[in-house]
Amino acid sequence: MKDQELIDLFRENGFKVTTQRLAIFKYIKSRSDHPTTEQIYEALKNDHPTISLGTIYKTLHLLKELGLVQELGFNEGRVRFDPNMNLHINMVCTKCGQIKDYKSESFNSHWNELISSLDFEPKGQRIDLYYECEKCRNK
Amino acid sequence: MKDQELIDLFRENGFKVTTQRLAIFKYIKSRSDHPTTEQIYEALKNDHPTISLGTIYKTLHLLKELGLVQELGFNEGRVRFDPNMNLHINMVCTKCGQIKDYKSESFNSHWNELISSLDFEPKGQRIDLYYECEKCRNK
DNA sequence: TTATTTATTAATAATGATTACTATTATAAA
DNA sequence: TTTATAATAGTAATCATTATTAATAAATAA
Repeated sequence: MKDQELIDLFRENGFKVTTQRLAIFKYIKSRSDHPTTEQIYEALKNDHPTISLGTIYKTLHLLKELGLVQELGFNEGRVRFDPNMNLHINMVCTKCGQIKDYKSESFNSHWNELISSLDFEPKGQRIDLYYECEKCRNK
Repeated sequence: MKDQELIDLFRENGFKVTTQRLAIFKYIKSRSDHPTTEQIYEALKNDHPTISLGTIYKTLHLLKELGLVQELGFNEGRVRFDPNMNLHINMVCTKCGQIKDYKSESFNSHWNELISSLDFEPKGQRIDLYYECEKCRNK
């Protein structure tokens, strides 16, 4: 998604365009590990010295309303926001909690078959696979 | 799982058998909606007037260690414990947050195929499907 | 069966993520 | 520009979860 598209989307929905909103969206889009709010805050602090955690939370919920991110609760006592709205797998390390996206064509075709075999039509999905990441395996 | 099996499992692992532990496990096993800690507390208060939230948390984590439940974070800012360790889908209502288990044979066979097409072997999975539950649809 | 040891519980305080509140500031419309 | 209003920053409040500790109950040994 281009900057201009996001700007238009904000305006169409009656929301103001602010540098904070653009920066937050751009940052999480650049990552595939679904950073926590704290991590987003740390990452943006340099370029935006006055940004606050409250703004980050508010913006992420706004992006969720607009359908640009998905909110995912993990059992680490906090929530992360996933900007990947396409079908994909969240690979979660059971040792360190690290998360990364995984995507494969064969998975998608299997999944679509699987969904059509159900007796209702889901609006979306969340798929986590648990494994032990390389770092933890080498310890 | 029978009471005696659970009792043996506690003892084998060096944990004491307490009425609280048995009651908590029995209660979540009896439900398919993964009650919150607060709900478990409310449900057990009558029969166990002095039970505390701390004990419920501790017990649930113990059951997790023993592989009897799975901890699932949801984006309602809290965690739930799922006693269904078999392959299944968590159906999550996007309106009210209600959760219920869904199981189908055809899903399982599709899923197994899907897993074997991946280039790694996951240790477990979590599958949520989003939909609008009947109650919310009729509003 | 009773005494002893030790884990567990209950109650409360502490922590940490998230939300609420409000004066100030920045955006967008006139 | 000026004006109206939404958004931000900073802080306080809230809520889920964890830590702490004295009292209690379960398991072991006598």
